[in-house]
Amino acid sequence: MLDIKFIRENKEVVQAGAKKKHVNINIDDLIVLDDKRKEILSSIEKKRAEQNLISEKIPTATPEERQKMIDDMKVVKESMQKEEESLKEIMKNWQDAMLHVPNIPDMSVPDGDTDKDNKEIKVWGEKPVFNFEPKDHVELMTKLGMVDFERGAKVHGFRGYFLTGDGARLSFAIWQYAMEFFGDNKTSKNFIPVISPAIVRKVSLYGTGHLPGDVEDFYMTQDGDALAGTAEVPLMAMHSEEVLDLKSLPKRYLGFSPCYRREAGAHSKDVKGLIRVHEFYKFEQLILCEASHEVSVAFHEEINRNTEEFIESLGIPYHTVLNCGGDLGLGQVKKYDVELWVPKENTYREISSASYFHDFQTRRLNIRYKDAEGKLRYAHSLNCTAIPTPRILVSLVENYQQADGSVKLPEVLQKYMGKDSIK
RNA sequence: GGAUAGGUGGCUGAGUGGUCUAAAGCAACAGUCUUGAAAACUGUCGUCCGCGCAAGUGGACCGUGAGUUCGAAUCUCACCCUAUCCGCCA
Repeated sequence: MLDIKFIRENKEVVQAGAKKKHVNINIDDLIVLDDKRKEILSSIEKKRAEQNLISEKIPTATPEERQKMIDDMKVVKESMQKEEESLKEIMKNWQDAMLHVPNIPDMSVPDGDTDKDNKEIKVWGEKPVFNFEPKDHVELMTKLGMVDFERGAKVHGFRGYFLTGDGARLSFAIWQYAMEFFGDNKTSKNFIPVISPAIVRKVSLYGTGHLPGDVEDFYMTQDGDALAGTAEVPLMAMHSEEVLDLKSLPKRYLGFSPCYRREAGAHSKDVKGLIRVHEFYKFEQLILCEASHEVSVAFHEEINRNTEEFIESLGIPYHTVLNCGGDLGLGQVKKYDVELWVPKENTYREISSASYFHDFQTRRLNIRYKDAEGKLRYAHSLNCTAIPTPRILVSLVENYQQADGSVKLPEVLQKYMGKDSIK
């Protein structure tokens, strides 16, 4: 959510930002609506002031005066009720429009429509060269008894999977390593680990900017709650309606949670394997910091770099892209995706998104802090995937596969697995 | 799922229809006193929106939303949440 005052004063910038994000919205219409809102509100407030004034006098008035005042106020009340009706209607439209105004993308965000237009800004690692015909992760993992898609489909249905044996062990190894890498307070990363709820109320999804949008993307419970697709949602909602202590900022959280995605619009995409599943686990970095663009930018670079470092320590080739305007979410100012090399597909696949939001989310969630002057301000928020499982397994096994169908293990994971390869 | 009690400012807590703008205490901040601190005393002390260069001024907010009334923290209805007990349960 943007500040209506800011929108009014910078309508060209806001309109241009929406255009860059390929969001269809007319800011002029919103401002006309806001004019109407202000006009009626001011009229109601004047009437209410009159009502308050007379109401004070009624108890001490003589019986005749009193009756006259009450009669007068009946008239005021009636006209006020009419105005309140139309205000209610206007406010409904106003709030809906406000929720659809996107945050303004950063100057450095390239133009473009889809992820095809994202700009590669970094390439790391040597792509493996195989002197044999490499297998894809489905075949590799199935043969090694790491995954069972057939029974996954039997039990869960489309996109269902079991991680079995070393598939499960490797997942735990990655989780343990990630905990040590990000969540150990003896390292520089120093995030506070949090196991967060995946069941959230819808208001939390509005808060993060996932709604309004396609409700079809979420699994809903019979109580009207949603299953979150990322720990970003509960972690952001955790401090909603709070005034934080300046000294407690920045808040650095490492969320761990199951993630649920219906993938409603993706039925023909990635139908095989572990790339696109309905249910997975993810470590997520999330930061709440003071309201400063420079501070946000610095943390944004940091959390993205953290993920890059983690991937580098696993020795998997990757590149980082700067997302184009059309590939940004409603609230995002700027986003980097880290994508890992998938040899058999001969392409990079996204495993991480780092974005910052300025006060877009915190304004919706009402997360504030008192600055050094004692003034209340909305905090800034950022988040970045730390590591998603099982998607990470795809690149891991394909890049580390050997001619005999075994998979070598990255050195950093060997101590958790108690061996150096999966056979 | 059942029963009971509740939701008032940063916290505790009074307030059941009109005598102004929600009592009091605690905490916080500033000052006086003090070598310094504590104590004591004095003062300040909510958020959001509108108008105004400003001093200021108008409105809203007592869990949320609706209703009754000239007037609602107070009455009515619905919902949400919390606590305790019972039931069920990994």
